Amino acid sequence: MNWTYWKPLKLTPGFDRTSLAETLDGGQSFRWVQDPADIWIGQWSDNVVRIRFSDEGHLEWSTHAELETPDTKDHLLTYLGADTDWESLKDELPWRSDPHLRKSIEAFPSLRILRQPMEEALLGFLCSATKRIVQIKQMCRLLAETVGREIAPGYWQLPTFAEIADTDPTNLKICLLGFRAKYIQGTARFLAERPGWLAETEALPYPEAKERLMHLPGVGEKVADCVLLFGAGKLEAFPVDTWIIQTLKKRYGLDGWTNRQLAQFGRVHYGPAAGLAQQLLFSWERREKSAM
DNA sequence: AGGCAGGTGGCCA
DNA sequence: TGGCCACCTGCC
Repeated sequence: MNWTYWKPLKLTPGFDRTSLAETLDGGQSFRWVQDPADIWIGQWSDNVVRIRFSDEGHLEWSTHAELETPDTKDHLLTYLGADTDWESLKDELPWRSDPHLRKSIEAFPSLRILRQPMEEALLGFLCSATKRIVQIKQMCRLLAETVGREIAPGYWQLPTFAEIADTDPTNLKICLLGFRAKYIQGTARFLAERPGWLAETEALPYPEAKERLMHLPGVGEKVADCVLLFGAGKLEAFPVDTWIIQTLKKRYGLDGWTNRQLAQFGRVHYGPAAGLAQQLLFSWERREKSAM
């Protein structure tokens, strides 16, 4: 394999190992794998990038040599949210008065929200309905290898919706999508007829963008919020999934509240960076459960 | 071995 | 609005 030399990657705040793993492989993106040497290998758009900690504990990156451009590092920094002040956002969360939030920040002190290509986030979360992360990753990998383009030996890019709209439906069948296939195909056909529709949606304020996304088949409130949070930098998006429902009911004593009420509680209690709070609590709750 | 899974859409009261 | 159910099928 032909990789560029390792180069330092400076981020503020710096990653600890746990937060890095949770950020890359905790259900925001489904395109990162960890090799036996604890090196993370990830893909988005036409990027193939590696991240590791050096022996001295410093974060380093390298890229597939055939795909390197002068902008690769900038693309990586953007993807990792380097243009966002995470320390300030974290500090603005109500952790001083909220022990659950405080514990999740202690567990994942440098967790970030990724800034993925919106189209890839949409595809990933269209796959996500009632599936575990490992299975969503499997579907994405199969979609890339079956419908996507091989951009370097052994590395396939996730298909665009235009490519999905053009592919034979039997190709989707072998990607283990189940009932999600008809949503993905429906969304692909809708978008194929409307070039620029997603980019326009990304540029809208959060409420309008969410309303628009929910016209797509297979996109309800939860998927729309995930796409806007992880694929458009809308940090006020607050995805209400089974985990956060469980957390809010159990930890905050909100048994009997409807999902709509829980969503409202989240927006009010956590504020403009509710999405960051959601991901912190999601990660914490998931780890607590797996430790039991 | 069989129930469950980062939901959505449709239908009923 | 709120609740219930079908939807596919690979994995733990």
